[in-house]
Amino acid sequence: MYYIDVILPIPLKQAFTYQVNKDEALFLKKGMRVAVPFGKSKVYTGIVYEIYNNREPGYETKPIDQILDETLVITNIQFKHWEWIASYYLCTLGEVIRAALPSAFLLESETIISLTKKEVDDESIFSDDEFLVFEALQHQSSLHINDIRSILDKKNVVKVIQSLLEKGVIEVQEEVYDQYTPKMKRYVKLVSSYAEEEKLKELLDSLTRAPKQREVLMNLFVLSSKEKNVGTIQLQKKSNTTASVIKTLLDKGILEEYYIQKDRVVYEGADGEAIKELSKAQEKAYSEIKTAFNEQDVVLLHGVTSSGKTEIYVRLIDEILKTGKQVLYMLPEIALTTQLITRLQYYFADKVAVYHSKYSVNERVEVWNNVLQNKPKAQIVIGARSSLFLPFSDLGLILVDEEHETSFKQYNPSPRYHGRDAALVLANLHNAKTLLGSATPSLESYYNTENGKYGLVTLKERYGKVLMPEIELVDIKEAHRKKKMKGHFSERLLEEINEAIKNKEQVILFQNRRGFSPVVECTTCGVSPQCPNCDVSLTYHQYRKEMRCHYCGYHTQMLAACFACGSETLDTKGFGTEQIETELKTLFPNHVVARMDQDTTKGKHAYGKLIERLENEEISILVGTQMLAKGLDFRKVSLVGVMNADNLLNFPDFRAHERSFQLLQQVSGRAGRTKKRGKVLIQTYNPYHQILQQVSTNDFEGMYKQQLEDRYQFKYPPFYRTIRITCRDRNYDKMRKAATWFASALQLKLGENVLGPEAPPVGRVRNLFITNILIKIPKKQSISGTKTVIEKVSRSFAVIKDFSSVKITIDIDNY
DNA sequence: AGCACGCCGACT
DNA sequence: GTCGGCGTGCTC
Repeated sequence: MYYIDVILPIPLKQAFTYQVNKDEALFLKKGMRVAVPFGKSKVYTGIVYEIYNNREPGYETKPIDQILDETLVITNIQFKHWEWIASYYLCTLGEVIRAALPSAFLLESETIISLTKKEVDDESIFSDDEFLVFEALQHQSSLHINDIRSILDKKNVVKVIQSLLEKGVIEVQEEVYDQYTPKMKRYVKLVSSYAEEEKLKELLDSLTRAPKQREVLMNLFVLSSKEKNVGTIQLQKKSNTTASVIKTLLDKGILEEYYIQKDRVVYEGADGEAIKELSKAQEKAYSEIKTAFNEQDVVLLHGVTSSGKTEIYVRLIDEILKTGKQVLYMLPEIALTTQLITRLQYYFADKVAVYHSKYSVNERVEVWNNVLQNKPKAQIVIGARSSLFLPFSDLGLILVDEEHETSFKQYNPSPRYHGRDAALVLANLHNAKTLLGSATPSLESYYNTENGKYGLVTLKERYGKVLMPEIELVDIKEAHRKKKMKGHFSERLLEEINEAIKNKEQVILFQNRRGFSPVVECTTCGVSPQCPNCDVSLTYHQYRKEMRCHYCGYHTQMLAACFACGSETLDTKGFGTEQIETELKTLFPNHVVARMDQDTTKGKHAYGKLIERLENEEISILVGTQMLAKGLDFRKVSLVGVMNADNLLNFPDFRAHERSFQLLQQVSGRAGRTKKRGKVLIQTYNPYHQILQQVSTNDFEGMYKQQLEDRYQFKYPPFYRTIRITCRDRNYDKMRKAATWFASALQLKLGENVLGPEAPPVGRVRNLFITNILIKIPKKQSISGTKTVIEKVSRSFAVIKDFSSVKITIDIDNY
């Protein structure tokens, strides 16, 4: 008997053993997919992990359902990489697989219900619901569970199905289906019997009274002289006719149709263009990178905003491609990359593939297969962090652009991995080089260049020698005192906005909060409406006249009167993007004002449309959140205004200052990207704040030194590593007890480096109470040893009955 | 993670 | 009296 160990895409540590026959055992390889029965009725897709015949498992085994692959879909390097992720981030291999494989590779099982007999002697044996199902099955041979749910209009239909089963009227089976469907394109051609000239002439003559059909045929001849295959739609358009005319020709047996499988992901632009000459500064940086790569595997490119980092990347990519190796270009958020994709396609045409979670399942499978087979059309992959799970066969270079971005870190669901860090490991497995790029590197990466782990290349000059924008801090404390503010606008800011729009230039305003106003407060009794599920105040959103919770999505109509005291004195405190937009519309009624935040970019194309409108200069003033800071390249923006820098700086996180610096620098970078020097105005209550001073003088090094000292002092990265353990439960006391138990168990081994449990700023989300335990790991302490301690404590914790409902999450490098 | 089994409150 | 809530335990 042969056995295989299978990894299932579920958060369970163990592999599961199934039996296979000899042929199957010889055919299967580690990394192939199999469909296996699991539990009472489920079928899962599992990944073969080990094949053997000498070991008898000490338990009953089931046979596998079927083999799903003919060839490997997962490479050995991928397995190694995934195992590293699982062990480093303390999660199961199953969880990594779930995150890594496109969902189309993970088959779903569905229960199918069908009738065993068409007629029943006595229909009175049925209850009403049962009869409805029975009747529905008379018309349709089989139904899914979900169909029955909608027929009966209720959620719990198991009872009905069970009862019908007992009566022997129906049977159920699990159907596994492949989610991937190749895209087929329909083509038409002339039936071969008309190939001879004579027959053809006859045919055309017979169609004199059907001019439309004749026209279609004539067009078909024209098109097929140019192309091998003529698509139905193409023909229809060219002949300016309807589908029915073509259908008639098909029905008459004059034309015949055929299908060809087509890639969904096609690039239809021109061929690649020659690569632009680099400027002197770029050229220098480029050769420095090359030199550094001789010594080191990782290089950090610190290039100020608008310094033309992309052109340098393009040169590097081009060089790698010539060696036949693959390139992975990672970005923090793919939604913001349309500009980049266009730019790369400009040079590399159809060699560029894009991969991210917003792609349809089918598109992702196609990219996966292209990468696996090292096809030319997937030599360069642009993607968000999930793209590092692709089956690269020969990776030569990984680019991690905007390296400092925190969105490279995944938090939910597990695996909680950092895209940049996992990329470094992947590059290492492929013996590839990694280039980290940023205008504002993270402290950790910069520190690594100082201690010699990474090479460092600096690019201080903007492309085209454009000057860095002039940054001015505007004291709004003073302005408030003198009552010189118009809403949230200082006189200075209004002055500059007026100036800019007078010159037909565009303005970007940055406000780090969405919604109209964060809190609603009754001015009579001071009460503000809270979310029923979370410990936060509801946020007022004007455009829908409702209050929303940003944590759980709860929303309710805006109240007319205070729910506590009944007074109609509800006021809004604080301000968000929406309110700024409203104020702008009154201040500049003759100019187009637009807003960019999560609310206005929800739809699939909403974001792109906004960008397009901005590029076409349909918008004069754009208000937005963080989103604005990332990688957008606008030519006509001369002024950037930051509405309030203080709420950034006062964020309760050890990186608040670093992040404020990064964000303000990035936002400033949007100003004046062409000849004219841009201007940035930062409104603040505290213009003497060190970070703001450093931002205004562009002093990255000063900020770095200062922050590093603070980090050392307060035992934070890069000097200490941190791990955060979170306990969540509906019951506050239980959660509290569990967290205390967990923390003290850790303290026994790790001592004073265990902090907490401490409640986070928002102590309850979706009706779950939360506390955090923070573990700090000094440089000299082994990380893997620390993790062993955590795993041990977790295991002891898991067997305590009282705590069984408490959810524990472990977040390694929670920054 | 699902999913079934098993024990206690609000309804016909 | 039942329906349905979710605590508990198991999955090769």
